[in-house]
Amino acid sequence: MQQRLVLKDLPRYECLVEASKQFPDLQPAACEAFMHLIRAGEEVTRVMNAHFAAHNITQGRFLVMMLLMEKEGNCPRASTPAELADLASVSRATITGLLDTLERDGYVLRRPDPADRRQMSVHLTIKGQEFMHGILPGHFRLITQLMGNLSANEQQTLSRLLTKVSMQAASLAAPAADHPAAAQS
Amino acid sequence: MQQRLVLKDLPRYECLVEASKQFPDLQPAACEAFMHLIRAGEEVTRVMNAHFAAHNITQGRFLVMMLLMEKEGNCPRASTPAELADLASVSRATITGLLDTLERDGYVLRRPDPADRRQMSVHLTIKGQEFMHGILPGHFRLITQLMGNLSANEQQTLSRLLTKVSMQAASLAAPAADHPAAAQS
DNA sequence: CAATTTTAGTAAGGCGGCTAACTATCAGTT
DNA sequence: AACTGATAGTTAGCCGCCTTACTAAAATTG
Repeated sequence: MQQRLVLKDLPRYECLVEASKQFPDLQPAACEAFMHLIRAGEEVTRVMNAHFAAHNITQGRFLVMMLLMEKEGNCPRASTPAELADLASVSRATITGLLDTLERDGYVLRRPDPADRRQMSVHLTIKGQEFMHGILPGHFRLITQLMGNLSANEQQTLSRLLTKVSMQAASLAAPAADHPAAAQS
Repeated sequence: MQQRLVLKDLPRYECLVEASKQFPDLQPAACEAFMHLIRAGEEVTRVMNAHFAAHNITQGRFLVMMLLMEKEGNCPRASTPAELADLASVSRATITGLLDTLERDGYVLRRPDPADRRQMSVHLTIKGQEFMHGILPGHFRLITQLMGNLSANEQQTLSRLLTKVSMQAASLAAPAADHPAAAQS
């Protein structure tokens, strides 16, 4: 399963203060929060990936199947490769590869759309649905365990702070017109 | 640059409440915090990766060079492939590949260790050092911008909460003796 | 001192992402 | 109706991670 390099031990705050003398744009508290985010994100991802590996699935395939699954309420849902690519923020080529292996393994089925022959409809097979029902209880239990060191208040605070970070990241990723400073790098 | 699938729009809280009726171990607040963590981590990573791509480097190579770089204070530092693998939490084979391309591009140099012929010493070249000094100001500036939507207090709160999440993830990833429940999945 | 175990680094092959380019199809325009 | 532009999905090749297995070297054991 593909991991990313992540620091095992983060630099101490004193290191960041020291480095900020040489790099005036380095704010130690911001940098520390950033490194914690990257590391926590990677460590949590690795725990989840170990669970996926135990079920012989990858995180990408799991998310595709999750998006294809029928769910109560107005949850994110897709039924074409283009929709999957859009909702999962990856390229259509990536989705083709994931659907190739999911179809090979019998979890999904692709069918040409008679109304628009450019498109394919994608559905979970019975096998795929049963697989999801088998993995989801443990999946959600693991998430609860992962976040279990935080109180409910802390979980909500974390969500709120991370929403702010996501919004900022999205705006920095937006076209240069929104952020001339970003374009200058 | 390799990205991971990440939900463009997270399910609303009501979806999680609905799903928790079917999956009793699903705690909506925990699940929401988890999804925010995964998404914020991926979005922030993508912004950083765009910066790396603009400098024709990848996040993995950058971290390797960062670990090789001489720094003031007691910052994480490595000088052999095994140390790099350990501090970056990846396999030694992965580090070999990264050093292969870094050496090809003239950023690092590997030399056999005369005292222990199993080992290689790895150093940044002058070109590697200059590259790092060229990229680091913009790197730290971008981190400051990414976290710039948060007050200093919020940055510290985020660090504290993520530290708790990391500790929990690390303990869940530990051998089964520490967590019989984890071993049961 | 010899045998065994451990460590270090690499090679090979696989997987899952990317980009670029392609074909086929549909939508819009003239 | 023909042409042009946009959309959908796929293919090919590349890159960066993995695991497994290997060789070489050092450490440990008896």
